[in-house]
Amino acid sequence: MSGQIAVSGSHCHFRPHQFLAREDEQPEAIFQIDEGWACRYRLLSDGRRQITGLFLPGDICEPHWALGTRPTQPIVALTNVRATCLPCSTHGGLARESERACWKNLTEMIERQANWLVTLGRKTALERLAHLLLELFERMRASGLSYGQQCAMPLTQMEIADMTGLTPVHVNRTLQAMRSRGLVELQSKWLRIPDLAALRDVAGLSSRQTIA
Amino acid sequence: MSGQIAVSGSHCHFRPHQFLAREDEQPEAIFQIDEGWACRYRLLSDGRRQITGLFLPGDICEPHWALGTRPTQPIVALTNVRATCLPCSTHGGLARESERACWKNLTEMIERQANWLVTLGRKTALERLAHLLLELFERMRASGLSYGQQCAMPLTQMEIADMTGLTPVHVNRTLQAMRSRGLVELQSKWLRIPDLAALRDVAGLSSRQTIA
DNA sequence: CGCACCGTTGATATTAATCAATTTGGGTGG
DNA sequence: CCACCCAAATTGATTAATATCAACGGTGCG
Repeated sequence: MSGQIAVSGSHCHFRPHQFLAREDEQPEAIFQIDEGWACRYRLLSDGRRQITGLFLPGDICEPHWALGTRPTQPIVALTNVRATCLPCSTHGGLARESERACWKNLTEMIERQANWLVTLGRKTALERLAHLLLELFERMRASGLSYGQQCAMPLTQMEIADMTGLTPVHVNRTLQAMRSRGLVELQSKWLRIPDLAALRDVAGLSSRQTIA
Repeated sequence: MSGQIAVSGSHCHFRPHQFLAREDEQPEAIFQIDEGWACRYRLLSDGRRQITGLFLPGDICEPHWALGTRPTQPIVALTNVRATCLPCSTHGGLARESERACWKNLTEMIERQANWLVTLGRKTALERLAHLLLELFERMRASGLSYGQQCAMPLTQMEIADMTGLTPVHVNRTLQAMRSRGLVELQSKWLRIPDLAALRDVAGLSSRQTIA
C-alpha cells in the first residue's frame, strides 16, 4: 500500500494496491502503462467503491494532467505494473505529436465513460458483466494481448463488482449463469469468449458501437 | 421532431425534441448554448434510454467534434434552445484560444461523467436525485442563472428518470420524500434548495468534490 | 500448518421496477 | 370564458432484481 516508486531510467513499476497517483497530489509524471492493469476509483464515506476507469497496457493514464489539472481520483495498480514516465513540465508541456495523442485518448475516454453511464444506469447484472468482459477482451486484443479467443483477466470478483456497480455475491452468481449458458469461460485469471457476437448481443451493444 | 435548423447569422435555435446533432452525422458546426437546455443520450433496442450528458447555457456541446470526431450519440433540445454556431473546418480548425477552452471543457466533462459513474453505480435513488438537483443548481449558478437559492428546472420527471437511471414512478415518489423532508422545493419547472449543505450531505458528495 | 483472500452457497431483506389507473395542469380552439 | 385535450404527475398493488447477512470451501504462500 505504501513504499517507494521504483524508478529506473524513465521507467517505474508498482505492486498491486500501490498508488500511481493520489487524490489532489500533483503527479510528477504521466504514466503510460507498459504491462499490468490499474484503475481509478472513488470511495464513498460508508465504504462503497466505484471504479470509474481501467488502464490497460498501452494506455496513458490521465492525459489531461499534462495541462496542470490535478488528479481528483486515486489511481491504483491492480496487478504488478510496469510503466513509462512521460515527464511533463509544470503546465502544459507536451510535444506537439503527444498532444494529438492526448486528444485522441481523451475523446476515447469520454466515449467509454458514456457507454458505462448507459450500462450502469439502464442495464441488468447480466448485461453489465457482458459489457465488461467484452470491453476487456477487445481492448486487450487491440493492443495485441489477446490469443485467439482468450486474454488475461486478473480482476477479482470484488473488483468486477466495483466496476459494474454490483455486489461480489451477485457477480459470482451472474458469472455462473453466463458460464452455464456457454457465454464465457473464466477461470484462474483467464478469459475465453467462445462467441463474440453472442456476448455482444447479450451486452445490448449496437453493432456499430465502439467498445475498446 | 424534424424541421429545419433556423440560422440567423451565426446563431440558430431549436424547439424541444429537435436534434442539435444526430448519430454519425458530421455536424456542420459546433454549438455553444446561449439559452435553454439540451442533452445527449443513448437508446437501447428495447426502448430504455439513458441520458449521458446535459448541456446548459454557456456549454459547448461536444468540443472534440472540432477534431473531426463524429457524434456517437444524438443531442436533442429539451427546451427551446438558442445557440451560437462555432464553425469548424473539416479537421481540427479552431482558433488557438478556443483550443484551450476545449481542453478545459473536455476535462470538466470527464470529471462530471466520472462523478455520474459513481452515482449510477453505487448510489440510491435519493442520493441520485440529490446529486442531480445539486449539479443543476450549481451549474446554473456558475453561469449566473440562479436567483438566490433557486433556478429554473425544465426537466420532466421522465427526463429526470432517464438521467438518474430510475423509473419515472420511482422518481416521483423519491421527490415527494425529498420535499416532505424539506430538502428541495420543486414545482412548475422551478427548483429551490433551502439548504445546500444538507442536500450535499444527502448526495454523499465529498465537500471538496466539484459538481459544476 | 495456518492464515488470508477469494470464490461459492443458502436464506432473507430491500430497493426499485412494473402494471394499471386516476388526477392535475397548462394550453388551445370554439 | 369555458370545454376539451394531452402530457405530466400522482397513487396503489404487486413483482422482480439485487443487496445483505452469514457461513463454508478452496488455494497459494509464508
